Amino acid sequence: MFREWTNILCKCDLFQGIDSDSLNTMLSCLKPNLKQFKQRELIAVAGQVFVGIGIVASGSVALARETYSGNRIIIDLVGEGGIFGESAAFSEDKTWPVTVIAQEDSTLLFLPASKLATSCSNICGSHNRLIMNTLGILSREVLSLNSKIENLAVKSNRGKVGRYLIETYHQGHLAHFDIPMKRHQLADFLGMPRPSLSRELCLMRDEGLITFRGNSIKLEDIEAIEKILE
Amino acid sequence: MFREWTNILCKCDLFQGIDSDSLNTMLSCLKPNLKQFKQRELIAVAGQVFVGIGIVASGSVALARETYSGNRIIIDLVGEGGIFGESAAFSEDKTWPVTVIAQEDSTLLFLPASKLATSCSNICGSHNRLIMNTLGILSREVLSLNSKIENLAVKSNRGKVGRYLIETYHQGHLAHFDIPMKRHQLADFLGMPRPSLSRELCLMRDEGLITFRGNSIKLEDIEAIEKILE
DNA sequence: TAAAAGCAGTAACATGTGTTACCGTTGGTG
DNA sequence: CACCAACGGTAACACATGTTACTGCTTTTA
Repeated sequence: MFREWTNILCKCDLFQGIDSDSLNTMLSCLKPNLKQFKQRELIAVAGQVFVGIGIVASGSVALARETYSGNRIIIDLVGEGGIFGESAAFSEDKTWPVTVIAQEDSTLLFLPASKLATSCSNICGSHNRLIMNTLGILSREVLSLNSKIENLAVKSNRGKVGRYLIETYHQGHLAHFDIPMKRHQLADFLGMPRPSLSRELCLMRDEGLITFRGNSIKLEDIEAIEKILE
Repeated sequence: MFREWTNILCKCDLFQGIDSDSLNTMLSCLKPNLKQFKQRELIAVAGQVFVGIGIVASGSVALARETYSGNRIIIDLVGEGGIFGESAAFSEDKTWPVTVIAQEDSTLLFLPASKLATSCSNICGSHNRLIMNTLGILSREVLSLNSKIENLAVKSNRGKVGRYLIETYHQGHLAHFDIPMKRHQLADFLGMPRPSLSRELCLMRDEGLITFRGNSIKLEDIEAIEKILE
């Protein structure tokens, strides 16, 4: 019944270490919900009733928060094999903690939270493994959020931009890379207005720290950029 | 052996739903490490090797992060029965994600991470419950961090202060309450310089929104404060 | 009790940053 | 082709905020 998805789900952190057969058994036990979404369609809105953990079978989604003033801050991008809503599944408050938007046309699987929380009575030995996987995922998420807090704690715009550049650089070990977002998205991500981002990028370019064309950016003086972050 | 602590540990989220006897059996299995700390003593430093989940048996500790510029931002305060380091216990990177400082003279128990991650072979039936408790704790932590991110995402100082006041108000349902921190700590907590915090508090006082004396503060016009957050 | 240290309010000042508006470029569409 | 929307760079300006320094008050310590 879910055979067509098992090869994608196998790559998913949630099902790490569970073989294809066990996975199939589990799925018929967990009874996931299959749903399609168009680009930019709202998948869930923060505060609405929570249905279950979402798994991105195809496409990608963005997790965002809305500030009181209506600004939308992108928390994270989730691609194929990624999951979202795992934090709501095991807490008392059964509402979506974030707003979820389809970045492109996407296919999603929803695992009912109730099925995950209770150890099931069926022959489903991998359930324990699923729980331990979830522990790891949540732990990593906590750490990642801590790092995000470090990001937001940076006060100056130059610091924010510099930090983003250096972190991206360290991920790929390449001084020349593409920014996977539009300017206004990056601005949201860094928590600043778009013109301010542009201004800062151009200043850094004028000072010889970077060069850029469109989304393609090159770090010209990495040491100098790192010096900003001290 | 750990009898003297069971009444405190029972209140701890980690051991919720585990009776005193089972708890004692578990403790002799988990072999926690008992340590004493003086006020302001460093308990752990971000990046150092992680030993295990910490439980506050008496006293209280502060969790903090250091920015590049050396500023210390208080993430959270953990009191008696509270735990810290739970996120590091189940992730690959075995280092402290935060810096921990004793707020006052404190007694701490450390549960070795390795003992938690592996299901133990002893007669320790409550271990499963322990795992599920941890899931709940981590979930709540993720949600709380998300809320913290919402806090930091607020740009204006007035917004930060207003938000803090309203949230504290909603927790206790009292318009008159005490701030459990010194000014410079609250300033750190809200991510702004201390003089700016003072300035904002005084402005809000002059505008009739609040009155305060020392750490005792009273919300005089709650609606007006909430209007700030829109 | 006096000295020292910590704490909090205040003021003056420079500046980083949000705001707004405008313009050129690009790419899709009738 | 012409129009329109989306995107991104630029500039001017006001103002919120960081910075610094000084003050008086309280608490600690010798």
